[in-house]
Amino acid sequence: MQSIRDLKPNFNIPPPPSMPAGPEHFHQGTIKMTLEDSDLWKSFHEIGTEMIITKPGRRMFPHCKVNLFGLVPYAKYILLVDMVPVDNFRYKWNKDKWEVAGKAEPQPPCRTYLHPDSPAPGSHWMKQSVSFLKLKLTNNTLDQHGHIILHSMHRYHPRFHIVQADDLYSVRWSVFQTFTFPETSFTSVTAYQNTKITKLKIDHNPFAKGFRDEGTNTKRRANRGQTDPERMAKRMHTLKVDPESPADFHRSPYEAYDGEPPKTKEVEGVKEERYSPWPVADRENSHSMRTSESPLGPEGRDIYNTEQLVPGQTSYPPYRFHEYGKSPSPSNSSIASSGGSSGRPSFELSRVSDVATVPETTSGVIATHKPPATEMAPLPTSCPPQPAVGHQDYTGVLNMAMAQAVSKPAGVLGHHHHHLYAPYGAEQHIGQWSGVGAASSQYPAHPPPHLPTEYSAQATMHHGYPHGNVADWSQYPLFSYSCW
DNA sequence: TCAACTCGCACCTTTGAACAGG
DNA sequence: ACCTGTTCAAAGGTGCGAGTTG
Repeated sequence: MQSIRDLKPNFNIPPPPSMPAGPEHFHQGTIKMTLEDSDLWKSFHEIGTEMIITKPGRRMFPHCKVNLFGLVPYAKYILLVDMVPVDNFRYKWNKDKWEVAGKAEPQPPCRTYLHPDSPAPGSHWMKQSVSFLKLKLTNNTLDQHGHIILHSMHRYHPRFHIVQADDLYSVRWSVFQTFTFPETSFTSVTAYQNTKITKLKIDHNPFAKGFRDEGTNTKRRANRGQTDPERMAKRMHTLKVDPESPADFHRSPYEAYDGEPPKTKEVEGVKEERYSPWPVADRENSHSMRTSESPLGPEGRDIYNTEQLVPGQTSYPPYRFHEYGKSPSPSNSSIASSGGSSGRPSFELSRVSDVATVPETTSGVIATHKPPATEMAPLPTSCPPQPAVGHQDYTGVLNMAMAQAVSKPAGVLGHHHHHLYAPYGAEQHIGQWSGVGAASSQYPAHPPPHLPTEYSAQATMHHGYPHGNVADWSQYPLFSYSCW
């Protein structure tokens, strides 16, 4: 893990007065993040995680839950999640596996989910696991609830950003670290494609208890069989193909690990081969990457992290806040406002200027900083020709959505339910997102579309290169393809 | 024609208000 | 006037399956 001391600021912009104290301020212990429910995530990942996206917004399951270590107890941090495309392709489900169905659609407006406890002292984040239970995914590009907008039939993975900042308005001057976990990648869908995923969801999501085999909902299941025998047959076929799978599916993913030594890689590999909907070659590749994955288990399984100085520029126009027409003062760090129509506090920060036009080396605008080719991590020779990357308009929109805080620590964002949000600023148009998938512009390597990218790219970053290269990785913009 | 998507439904958990008892 | 525990209804999260859309 790269320590703060290794940080190589990309910009030499003096921090504004509001920025936390000098560099020594950041001489903290190495921040570490681990994924909770990692085994459950892996169970899904081995099959090919799917996440339903709906117009009103759908929660993730499993939901993102992390543990944080190494924060300065008294320093304040902001925790964010965004979703970045795994690759530049659209997928389709063909019988029993995912296939590439063409180029990815233009990226929807980027949304970053702000943990409702933010900002909170390090002690708060570390005292218990941090849950993103209320994060919702939507396919509605006009969504006004601040949900994270995704395209269906595309692959994404969540990124977790921990930013040391006293308030939301100093975020962009703050040091941050980004964490991702390979097992959290998923395919967004409007309806489940893989029946094994459906079954796993039903077996583990308490809200889907009514669909469990041992459930009391006999009427529904009877109807299900009558009304759609083909589906039932398909279901049965799915189970028959793999005589062991029923037991496996009824088994909690945790059970396999409970009370016994960590699963051998062989076993895991076999399991993955059995379940994975990705082509065999991919699975092998994936497995080979898996085996090189951290053997430490959840405790030591921070995949990688990056640090980056989010620069500021005094000449920059301040964030514009939209609250359904209102314009609260950006200087108000407590972000007070009345609740919006949805009752879900959310807000959008956007910049007026088109940051893409700001000179790279002096702008201090992360999103526009395209690292020199020599700083890029080398592309694996096995990489196929990359999809053409069109000009990505990085017109900045930081669009955060705060789930309604259930229990806020004292002094966190006040007690108001805020709705500082509008889907698009007056200058923001969906068209601005029309660039080709940003993954190409921010990720150093792109595996073949059928490759589980998180292993071929991220794991490579983690294992294939000396740690110094993490700094290269850190050049990629915070808040992904278009947020800043 | 068909894959992708939407919507209403039954079933379930979660949440919070109301209440009782100590 | 508190605190704790229980009850209950409302809100909201699920996948299913029929219908719709392009």
